[in-house]
Amino acid sequence: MASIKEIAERTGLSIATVSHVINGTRKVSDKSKALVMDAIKETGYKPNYAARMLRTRRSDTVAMLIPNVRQGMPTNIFFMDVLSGAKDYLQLVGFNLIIATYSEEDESDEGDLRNLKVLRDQWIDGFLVVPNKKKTAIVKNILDNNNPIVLLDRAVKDLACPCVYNDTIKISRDVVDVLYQEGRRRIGYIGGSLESFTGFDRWKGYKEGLSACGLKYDEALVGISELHTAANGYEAAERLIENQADAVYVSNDVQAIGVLRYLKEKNIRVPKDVAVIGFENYEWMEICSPRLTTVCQEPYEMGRIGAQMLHRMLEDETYSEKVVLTPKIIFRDSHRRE
Amino acid sequence: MASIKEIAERTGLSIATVSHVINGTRKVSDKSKALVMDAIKETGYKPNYAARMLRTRRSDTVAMLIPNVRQGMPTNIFFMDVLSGAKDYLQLVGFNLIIATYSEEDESDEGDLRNLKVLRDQWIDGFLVVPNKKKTAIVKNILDNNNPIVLLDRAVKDLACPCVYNDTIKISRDVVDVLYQEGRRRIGYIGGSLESFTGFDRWKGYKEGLSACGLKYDEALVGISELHTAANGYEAAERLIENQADAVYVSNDVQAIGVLRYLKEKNIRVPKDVAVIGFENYEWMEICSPRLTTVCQEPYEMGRIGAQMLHRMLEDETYSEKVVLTPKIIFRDSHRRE
DNA sequence: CCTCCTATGTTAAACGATTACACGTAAACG
DNA sequence: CGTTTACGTGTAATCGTTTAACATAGGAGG
Repeated sequence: MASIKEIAERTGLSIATVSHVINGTRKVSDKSKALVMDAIKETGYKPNYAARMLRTRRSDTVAMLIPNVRQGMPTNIFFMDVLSGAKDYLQLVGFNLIIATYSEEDESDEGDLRNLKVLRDQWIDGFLVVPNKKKTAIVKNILDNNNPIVLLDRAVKDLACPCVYNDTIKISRDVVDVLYQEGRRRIGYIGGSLESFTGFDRWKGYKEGLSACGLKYDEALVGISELHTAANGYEAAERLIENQADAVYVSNDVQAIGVLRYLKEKNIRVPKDVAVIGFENYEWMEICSPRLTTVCQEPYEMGRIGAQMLHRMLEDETYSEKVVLTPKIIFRDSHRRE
Repeated sequence: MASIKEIAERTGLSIATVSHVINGTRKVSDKSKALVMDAIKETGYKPNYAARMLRTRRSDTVAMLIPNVRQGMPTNIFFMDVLSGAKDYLQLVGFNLIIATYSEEDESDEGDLRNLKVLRDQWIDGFLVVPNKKKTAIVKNILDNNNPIVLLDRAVKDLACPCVYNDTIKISRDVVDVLYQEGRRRIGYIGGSLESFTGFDRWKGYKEGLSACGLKYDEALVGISELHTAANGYEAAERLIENQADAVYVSNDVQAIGVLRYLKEKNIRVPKDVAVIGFENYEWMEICSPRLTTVCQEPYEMGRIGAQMLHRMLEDETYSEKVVLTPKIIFRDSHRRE
């Protein structure tokens, strides 16, 4: 493997000049430039990443930290798209992207931090983190070492730190409003744990939406379960329907599957008898008849924008911003009164 | 940021001794060891990754290259699980994982290779690659620079190179056999492009399965489409059914959705009239009634094993192996004759 | 007492880049 | 003609490790 020294010797120039040609950091005569270029081509020289990193203290590498979700979960589509967005941007501007996860369950922050090599060795230029309600210590740890960081998907309260997230509360309010406009008055909610950032906000938006419409919050129309499973959705639907719900906002894919199965089994017509609005990771809702109206986020954009922000922070220390994305409601057939 | 020099000064020992304590590369007296440990704790010293890398020429970093699939695709669940498996293993043994993609479409290998920073800068210890039928140049490029590499999901013909992949052909044969045993004689196939490794093998296995059962291959019972969409599946199903198929092997999730919708719309009973066996990324097939019998791969295992192999190759130059995983058929209700 | 070994340390040379500082020449300016 | 100014280039220090080679001291064996 050729080194810069070898190029210098071949061309009869100094190491410094070669370096400047490579990085464009100083004016070099066209003649010398051509000389260097030729030598590089001949030798197949590539600058040594480690050496450059040692000198410049920059690795051009960014790490993305995400919670370690269960295998085969649709949530993974979401994270994969976030990852894709970040990766595409970073690849474009010549940065590397390292991926690491922390376990959602493991309560011991200490243990986790020790295991995250990427946090231990201090050589990452910046972090993209999908935080977790229980584990904000990771975020704080990164901030303490004053590493640049951008939070994805979820803002952490009390932490003034750049982030890009969905306005989940607003969109949930909108969902309720849509159902209200269609004449529904017993609007139920089915969703996951309130311990998670997203779960909590979806529920909160639902609640706020109700009061904005002048409806009152009724426990009997709300089904919260720790796990997102179709079976959970099924059971929750059963209870809500027994309590005369005429609309359901299901705040995640998997539970929606259960809800739909229940309604189909009981021959409850959608949307005539009950309106349903879901939350989607993938357009698989097209399987259902009628096609399900859903809230749609833009994970790819989120990743891309987050990476862009981080990149900008690396150039300009003072830059900081909070970007709010607004999910959209994809109007299909399951919410309209006929 | 403290350096090893500072630790040496604090403890009154030499840099070398400190280094040996840190790496356990030589016997050091317990007293000195304790001294160093204390100093490290006090100063919060972390070895400089770049410096170490420059000396040792190892980065403890592995890159995973995958094709750049469309957003929101269920294929992403598959890749995400592969990624997870690799990441979990690598995280465990103290390696970093970099992720990069190459575009499936872009024909110009040259352009792509130039864009892959991770290939350009030669500092990655090894590569995990999900290859592509059209773009084997990437794999060759890595091999030419004699970098360790493990192929995932797909073996590349004519390339003696360690890999871990699914025995797709065998499982496809088994699927046909299962349907045959249930008394089906007009077994159809619906799947994606034959240009892709996996698409081709699934189809090939189907064909081999037929002849093993003494059935003959009939174009009228085969629907191949470039894109995996539900609409495609729907159309293909229509044609197969018109040609009196009594069983369908659908070799991907998305098209299966279309197939099921078609059958439901036409009131064709599954499995009484037509048996269906699918190929699954996620157990979402539980939405369907009856629950769909599917082929199930183990992407997480694939990633984990691949990473393990690569890790071993880094320790032992001579190690090389091909690992074949066998997907399983998850027997549910859509294939049985009643 | 000499030699040799073991156990522990130290010295100093890499590794391959970046970059502050300095130098020489020639043209431009007053 | 002396002094700037501009341009192109070179010298050498530095980043923070690893590690081969060398040093030293104490004890065992003869």
